[in-house]
Amino acid sequence: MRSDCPLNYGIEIFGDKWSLLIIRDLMFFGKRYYNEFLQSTEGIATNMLADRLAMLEKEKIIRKEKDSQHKQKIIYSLTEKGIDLLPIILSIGLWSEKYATIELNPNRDMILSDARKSVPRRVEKMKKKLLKEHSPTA
Amino acid sequence: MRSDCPLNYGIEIFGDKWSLLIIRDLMFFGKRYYNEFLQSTEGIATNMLADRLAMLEKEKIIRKEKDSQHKQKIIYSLTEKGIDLLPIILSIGLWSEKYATIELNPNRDMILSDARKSVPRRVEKMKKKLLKEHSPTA
DNA sequence: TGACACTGCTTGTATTTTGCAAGTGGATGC
DNA sequence: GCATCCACTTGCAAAATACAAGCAGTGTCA
Repeated sequence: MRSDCPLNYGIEIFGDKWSLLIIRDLMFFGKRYYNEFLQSTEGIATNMLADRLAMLEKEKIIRKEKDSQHKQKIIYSLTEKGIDLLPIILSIGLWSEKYATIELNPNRDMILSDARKSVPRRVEKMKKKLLKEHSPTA
Repeated sequence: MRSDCPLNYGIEIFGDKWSLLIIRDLMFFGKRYYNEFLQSTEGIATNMLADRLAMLEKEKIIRKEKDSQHKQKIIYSLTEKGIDLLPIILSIGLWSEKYATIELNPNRDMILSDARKSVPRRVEKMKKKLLKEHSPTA
């Protein structure tokens, strides 16, 4: 680690171009499988994805389980530590919505609209829902 | 741009290992000069710093002015677009405070303590203060 | 039982980004 | 008028990323 600054700590863990996008896919789009992450429009390379998933698991931001139905499949889900990235993701979204100089996807607006007014209470509600969705061996 | 997702938009602009640290130095530590940014404990290289400052100015997150007293000096300050990164920075700090596995700098706690309880109102107050500090030709 | 396809990866290599050290040109100080 | 400060720039090595191909384990169907 380069310093003991809390901001730097977060940046060193998820401050790359891919980690938060993987979290987003888990959080808002119900993605759970390796192949699903690969198909996101940003186009992550397969070795990068493998690398980030391993890192996020090591940091206990996501967890990895075998799919009991299909033995070759692996299910990824968020831990509470991962779910608590929600306020960060929403605040980045709200900033972009305010300042983006390109046209943003209007569907994503619906996700942000929940956060737009009173952030903390809405975030609490969303967190509870996510905790249910991402409970182990769901 | 890789996609029209609001989260991705933010990541593509300030989602590297240095940009938010520069913003932090402007926001909380009153740094205004090139040399001051160089001296931060994370140790940014001078070419990286020059590159990021140029990018942040191009994105209108910071502004660049000549110091009227010392003509060789250049003053950097935040625009409102830059000041509005505050909720993002605070939410990263709060997450780190909750989950960091290393010992964090306790001085930074004081910055976060403002945000800890009721985020939006505190953020509004901090934003107003920053707008004054970073008004052009201050 | 064997051929084929799907799954989550790994491996190899080209390209890009970053990091480090040294240097540059225009003030400023004495 | 010479050294020093300031905001950079340049050159090169090292690391991270992107792209393409391959591979082992499982499932599917004949």
